[in-house]
Amino acid sequence: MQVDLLQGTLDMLVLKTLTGGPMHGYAVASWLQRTTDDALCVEEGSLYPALHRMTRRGWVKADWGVSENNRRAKFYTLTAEGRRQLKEESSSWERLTQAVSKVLHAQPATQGA
Amino acid sequence: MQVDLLQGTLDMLVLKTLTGGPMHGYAVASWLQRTTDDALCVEEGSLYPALHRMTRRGWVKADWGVSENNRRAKFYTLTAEGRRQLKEESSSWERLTQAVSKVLHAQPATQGA
DNA sequence: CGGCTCCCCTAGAGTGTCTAGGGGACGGCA
DNA sequence: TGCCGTCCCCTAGACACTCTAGGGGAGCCG
Repeated sequence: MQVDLLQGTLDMLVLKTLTGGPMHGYAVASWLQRTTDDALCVEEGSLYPALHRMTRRGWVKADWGVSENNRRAKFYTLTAEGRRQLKEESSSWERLTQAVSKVLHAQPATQGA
Repeated sequence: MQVDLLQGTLDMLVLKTLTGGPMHGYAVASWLQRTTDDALCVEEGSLYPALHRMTRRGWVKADWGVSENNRRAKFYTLTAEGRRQLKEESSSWERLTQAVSKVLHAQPATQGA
């Protein structure tokens, strides 16, 4: 097994994707992959559980509909709570990456206390 | 449970810390916490398993010794393989964060292909 | 009709982190 | 001397998330 994604990041990415309006799962995955120039490959086995998780938590709302290709599809819409969650996760992500960056660029000299 | 750390990041941080020379576990945790201005709190329950994991994988080498405070301590030294691993994880981290950044700053318009 | 793409779903394995403990031993202070 | 705080090590079990590897159904096109 190889982790292609930092764990805990997927929710944030999906929520962000949905800020552009309702979308079905397949489209979310495609959009993410396209947007990151294939750097991120969201597996369906990760995406759908994530979508369901977020539905349960009230971050998104799901409705059956019909896709652009005239196919049965479930559209997910961001809720107010989802928006809040996104904001929170984003700032948390920011904090973390900055902290990691500090470490990566530091000079861990021989205990220069 | 709250994930304070992105999963998979800890190894990289510890490896980076050890580039400054051999260090014992407690010191690694302190250094990380200090370097990130308390943004990162490395729990012992995560650190020691990580250290052992990395020892098994040959990324670090462990030797008993005596600390600055005259206490029994296990010093970890970075191996050549550990150095390689660090390089790999760093670039992987770089790729991931850039991809996430792209998503976070994108405008997921209503399918503006 | 067959096959491709779209679109949905799940069980199970695997990995890693955290919680919540349990020590031992040195040093300083009463 | 005895106690306590800090330093330093360790582990089991719970938990969350991702991935692998499957299994569909349905529209569209040759």
